[in-house]
Amino acid sequence: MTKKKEQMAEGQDTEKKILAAARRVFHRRGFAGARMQEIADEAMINKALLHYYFRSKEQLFEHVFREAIGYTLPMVMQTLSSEVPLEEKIEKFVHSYLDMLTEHPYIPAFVLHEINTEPGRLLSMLPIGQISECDIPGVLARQIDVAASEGRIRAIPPRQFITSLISLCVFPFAARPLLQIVLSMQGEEEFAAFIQERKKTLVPFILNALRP
Amino acid sequence: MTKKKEQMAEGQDTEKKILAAARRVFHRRGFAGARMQEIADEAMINKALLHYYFRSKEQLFEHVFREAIGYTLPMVMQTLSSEVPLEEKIEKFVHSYLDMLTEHPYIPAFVLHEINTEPGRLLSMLPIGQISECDIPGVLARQIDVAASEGRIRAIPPRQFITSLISLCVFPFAARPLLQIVLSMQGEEEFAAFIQERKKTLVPFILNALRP
DNA sequence: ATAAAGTTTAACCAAACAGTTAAAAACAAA
DNA sequence: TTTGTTTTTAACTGTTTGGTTAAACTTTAT
Repeated sequence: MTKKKEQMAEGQDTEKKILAAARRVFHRRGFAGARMQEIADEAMINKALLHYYFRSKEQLFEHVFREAIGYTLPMVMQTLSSEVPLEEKIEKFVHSYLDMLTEHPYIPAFVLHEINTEPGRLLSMLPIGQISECDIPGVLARQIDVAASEGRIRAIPPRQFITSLISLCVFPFAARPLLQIVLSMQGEEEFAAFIQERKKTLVPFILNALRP
Repeated sequence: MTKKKEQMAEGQDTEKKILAAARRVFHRRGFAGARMQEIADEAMINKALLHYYFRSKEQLFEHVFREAIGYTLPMVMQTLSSEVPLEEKIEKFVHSYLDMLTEHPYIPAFVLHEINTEPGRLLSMLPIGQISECDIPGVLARQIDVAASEGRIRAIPPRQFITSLISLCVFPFAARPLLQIVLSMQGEEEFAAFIQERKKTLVPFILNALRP
């Protein structure tokens, strides 16, 4: 039985090696630009074995795409639609989102490109229930209303606020190559430092923006 | 001579038809996903004529890509590095940027994807002189310093401020398909209304964020 | 030892694709 | 009419690509 586990572990190991390679290749090239050969090379196996594990490019891509959406969307939805006080929620959101993106910095550009070239994929992946279930604009609208009537914040259209919150966190990762040029931060570490700095300045920035 | 002009006009007409088609196809599919046949179809000509005007896919793409960069980067650089008072500059930037993006809504996702898959293209397009010439962080750093010492605004790292400014304007266009689902605004007009609303709320949002 | 699953090798197929070619047709200019 | 340019047609080339196949080899489990 321990041996069976090892066998499974071996099999899962190559499967994971393949998925890790596919992730890297799809993330930097997109579906259309990715080559099965490149994925096989990066996983240090051959094309035959690649098709032995995953029947087609489409199937392999779907794994990677679902995974990318899975990393991001549920977290955003849960955090934003939870019943935490608004100010606390903002801080929590910014920190956990920036941390997650630091670990998966290529997800934004990847997802943005794929949902623009094939918006249908998104719709087919998200059962409409999931979205109406956790109604972000609804929850936030109420929180904003309450906080505004208490004089804690200025009123602001919820969808504008949500958009700004996400924009401020995600965009730097999607536009990284551009920002690195315009802001003269070429190195890996310089960008990491920039994101750490952002974690500190963004929360005050947003809270201040909401101040009455 | 009028006839020669007409002939030229004819020639420029098909060239423009081709470029317009190439723009649409490249913008929605990216370089790797675009097909020369699809561009020819969309321009309502045949593939032979396409290669008669533009030798290769690479060449045609470069036109479209340079054009996209040309629409955006110079405007950003000029607006942000100009010597207009900070508050006025913010308003000017948000309005002209959102207006421009409304006319070219597919540029953000297109450019973001291409610079991520081939960062070299950007570097080769921007002679380093152009960037160091109009030193955005430098100019803004001074403006922020002055305004902060006068007590008009809070201090904020210039590169964080620049990033936020751009994020808040560009991201909604790059993430449009996602936002339309999450925020329940499916129609074309609904999104347009959202952007118009954004033009009004974004300036107060940013100015407030900077308030001491 | 034997069977089963995992892995490699190498050749192969069919489709998609960028790009070419040459001849004919359409068109406008002189 | 003649001349030159633009456009079409349609077949074609060469390469890349996703995917397959079959046989051999390796590893692990029983």
